[in-house]
Amino acid sequence: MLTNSRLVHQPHDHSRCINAALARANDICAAKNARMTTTREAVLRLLWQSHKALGAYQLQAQLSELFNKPIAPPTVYRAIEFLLELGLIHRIHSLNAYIGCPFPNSEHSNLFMICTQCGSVAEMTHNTINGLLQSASEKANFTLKSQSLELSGLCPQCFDHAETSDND
Amino acid sequence: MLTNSRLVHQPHDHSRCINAALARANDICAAKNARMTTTREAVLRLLWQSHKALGAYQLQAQLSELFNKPIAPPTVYRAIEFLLELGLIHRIHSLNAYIGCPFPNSEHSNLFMICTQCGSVAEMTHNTINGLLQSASEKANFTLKSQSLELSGLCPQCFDHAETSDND
DNA sequence: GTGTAAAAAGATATATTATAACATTTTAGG
DNA sequence: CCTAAAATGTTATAATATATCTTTTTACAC
Ligand SMILES: [Zn+2]
Ligand SMILES: [Zn+2]
Ligand SMILES: [Zn+2]
Ligand SMILES: [Zn+2]
Repeated sequence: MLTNSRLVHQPHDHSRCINAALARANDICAAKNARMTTTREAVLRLLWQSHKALGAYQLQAQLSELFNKPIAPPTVYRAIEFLLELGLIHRIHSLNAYIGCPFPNSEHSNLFMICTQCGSVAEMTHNTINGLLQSASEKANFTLKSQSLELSGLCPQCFDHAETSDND
Repeated sequence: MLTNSRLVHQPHDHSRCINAALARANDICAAKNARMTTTREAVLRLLWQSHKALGAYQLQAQLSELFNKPIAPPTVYRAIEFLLELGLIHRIHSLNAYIGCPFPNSEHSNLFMICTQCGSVAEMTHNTINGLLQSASEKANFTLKSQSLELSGLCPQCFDHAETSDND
C-alpha cells in the first residue's frame, strides 16, 4: 500500500511536495519528449498549491490572475489534457475537479480519499484491492481497462473538528 | 458477492428486469411514504429500458417524446434526485449518467463495471473489497461515508466482437 | 541566422450538464 | 370542499467542457 495520506492530512513542509512534483514532471517530460510549457507548469503548480482538487474554472481564474490577462477555457483544458495524459494529474469525477498525482511513475490504482468538509484529496495504491477488482472483473468476463475509485468522507482533521463542536 | 453482470451481459428476458425494478420501487415508496408519480416512474422505466446508463438530457428527450410535450430540465433532475435519494438509481460519475439499481434494498458498494464500447453498466457488491476499503480508510484515519467505484473496460460481448474483428 | 513545419496558444463561439427562482397545479387529509 | 404540502411547470442562468479557426512559438534543418 502506497499513499500520501499522512502528508495530505498533517502539517508538513509543503514546498517539498511542490518541488518534488515539478521535478518528477520535468523528468517525465524529458523521458517522453513532451514539452513542459509555461501554461502547463502553471497549471501543475496551481494543482499542487494545496492538497485540494481544483475545478477547471478555478484554475482559469487563478491563471488569469497569475498571468495578468484573461485566459480562455480551452487553454486550461488543453493543459489539463496534457497533464492527464502524462499521468501527472488525475480527474476526480465526483467533484469535476483535478489534482496532482503524488506518484506518477508507479502503477497506481486511482484510489482517492476525498474529504467532503475541506476538499483535501489523498491518493492511495492498494495492491490487494486492485487484485480483487481484477479477479472480480475476470469472474464476470469483464476486461478491466481502467478504474476510478473515489471514497468520500472526513479527513482526520475535519473529523476531530466535528467531534469537538458536537461536544459544545 | 452480488452482481447483475450475467443479466447485463447476456441475452435474457429483460421485461422481468423492468417489472422487478418497478415492483421494488413501489415497495420502497410505500415503505418510506414517498410518491411514485408519473414522471418519476417514467424516468425509472427509461433507465430500465436497457442496462445502459442514460444522461439527463437523453432522459429529457425520451420523456418529451413519451409525454408528447416539452419537458424541461428541472423536471428531469427532480425525478433523478428523488430516485437517487431512495436508492433506486445511481449516478455514474465518469459518464455523467444514471442507471437503475438492481438491488436497492441491500447494502451495496456502488461498484460498477462500465463497458466503454456499448455503454452497458453492471453493478456489483463485494464484501471483501468493501472491507478492505474500510480498513484502508481506518488506517489513514479517514472516516469513510460513501464510495464510488467505477471500472471501465469491455463487456464480454464487446470483447468477443473486438477479438473477432481483429482476426479479419 | 533564416526558412519551414509542427506544436502550442489565442480567440470566438457553442455544446453539455445542472441549478435557481418563482408561478401553477396536483394531492392527501381534515 | 378547503387547505397546506408536495409536485410540476416555466424561465432564466450557472457551471463544465469542446469545436473550430487563427496566430504565435518552438525545434531543427539548411
Ligand atoms: Zn504537501
Ligand atoms: Zn477535511
Ligand atoms: Zn435486463
Ligand atoms: Zn459492451
